Amino acid sequence: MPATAYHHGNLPEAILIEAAEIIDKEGIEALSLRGIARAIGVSHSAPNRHFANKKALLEALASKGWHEARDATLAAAEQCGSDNPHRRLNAMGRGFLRWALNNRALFRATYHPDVSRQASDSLHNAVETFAETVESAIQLTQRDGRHSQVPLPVLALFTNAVPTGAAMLLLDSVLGEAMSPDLEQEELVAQLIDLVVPLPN
Amino acid sequence: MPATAYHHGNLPEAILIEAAEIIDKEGIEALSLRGIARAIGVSHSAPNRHFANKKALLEALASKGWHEARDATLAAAEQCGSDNPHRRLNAMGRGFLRWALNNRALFRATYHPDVSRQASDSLHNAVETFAETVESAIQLTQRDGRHSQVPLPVLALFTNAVPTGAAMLLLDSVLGEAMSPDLEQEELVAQLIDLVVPLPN
DNA sequence: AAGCTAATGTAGGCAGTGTCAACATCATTT
DNA sequence: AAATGATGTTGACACTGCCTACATTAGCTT
Repeated sequence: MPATAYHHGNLPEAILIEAAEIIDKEGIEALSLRGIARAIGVSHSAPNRHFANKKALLEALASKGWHEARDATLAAAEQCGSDNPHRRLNAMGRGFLRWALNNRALFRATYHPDVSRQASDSLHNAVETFAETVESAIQLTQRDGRHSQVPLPVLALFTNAVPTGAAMLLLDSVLGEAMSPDLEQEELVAQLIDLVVPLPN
Repeated sequence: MPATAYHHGNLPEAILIEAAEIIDKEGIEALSLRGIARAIGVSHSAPNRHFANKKALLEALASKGWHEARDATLAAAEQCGSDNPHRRLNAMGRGFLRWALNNRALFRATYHPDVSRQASDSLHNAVETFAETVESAIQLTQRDGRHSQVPLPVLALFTNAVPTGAAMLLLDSVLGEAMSPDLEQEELVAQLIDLVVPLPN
C-alpha cells in the first residue's frame, strides 16, 4: 500500500469519528464538511460521496447516537433483571444518563433541532420504538403504584425529561455551569435518578 | 418622512424580532445575518453596525430570553405569595415552563450551545443570579421536608431539569413527537410540575 | 441657524462553506 | 483482461460572515 492511497479504506466511518471529535472539542456549530475532510486529509468534497449533504451527516450521527443510547439503556435494564419494575426503570435512567454524559458529541447530535425538524422515516421509527420500550417500563412502575393517577404520557414526559434535561444542563448550558454538583459522576447519576424513580427501600 | 428612510429608526430591535421570527419558522440553523437584513429590507451589512458578529446577535437573543424567563418565573412567584414554599416553587416551575412553550425562539437561543460555550460575563452573571434565586426557593422547600436528605445541588439539578428538559423534548426533539400528551397546555404544565414539586394536599 | 461630529446605513470585496458537475483512479465482476 | 461502478479530486457557483471605504443623516456645539 502506497503512503497515500487514492482510496481511503473506510471513509464514512472515519468521517463520523472525526465529526464526533470536532463536536466534542469545538462544539457542533463548528462542524463543517470541509473541515472534516481537511482533518482526515482528503479532498474537500470527498464527504459528499458518502453523505448527500450536511444534514444527512448530522442525521447519521443522530442515528448512531439513538442506537447507542438505546443499547446503553436496555443493557442496563437487562443487567438489572426484571423482578422489580422500579429498580429496572431506575437502572434504565442511570444507563441513559451515564451514556449521555460520556458521549456528549453523539448526545448533542441526537437532540440537534435541525435533525429533529425533518428526520427520516427510519430515524423516526427507531426513536419511536425506543420511546415505546421505555414507556412500557414506565407503565409497569405505574401499575406498581408510582404516580398511579397521572396520565401515562405525562409521567413518561416527566421521566424522560430528567435525564435528558440534566444532561443538557450539565453539558451545554450556561445554567449548568452555575449548578454543577461537586460529586463523582456515578454518585450524581444515582442520586438524581433516585429522585425520579425512587428505589423500594 | 420619505417612503424609504435612509435610517431605519430602530434597527437593533427590528433585527431581534425578525431573528426570533425566522428561528420560529425555519429553525435556529437557518438564521443568517444577511437573511435578516433582506427580510427587513436593509442592506446586507447593516446588522453589523449593531451586532459585532453573529455570535453577538445570538447572545443578545439569549440575554433577552434569560431576562424574560426570569421575569416569567418571578412574576409567577410573586403572584403566588410566599406563605407556602411548595406552592411557590411549583408556581415558579409552571411560570418558567409556560414561558418556554410560548416563546420557543428565545428559549432555543437561551440554550444554544454556541452561546453557552463562551458567554459574556454579563450574561453569565444574569444567569447565575437567576439560578441562585431559584436555588433558594428550592432550599426553602427542602427545609420544609422535600427530599431533605438530598444534597441541594442535586435537588436543584433535578428541579431545573424537568421544565427545561420537557420544553426541549416537546419543542425540538424527535422523541418529543413520539410523546406529546394530548392535553391542554395549561393542564399539561400543571400535571408535569406537580410531579416535581408536589402541592400540599 | 450653521456646521461639525458621530451614528447609522450602503457598496463592494475577501475568505470560507455547502453543493454540484466533470474528471481521475481504483476494485470487482465477468 | 476488460468493463463497470464505486470512490476520490478538481474546479466552479452561490451563499455566508465580516471587513473597509464611502454616503447619509441626527443631534450637539457654537
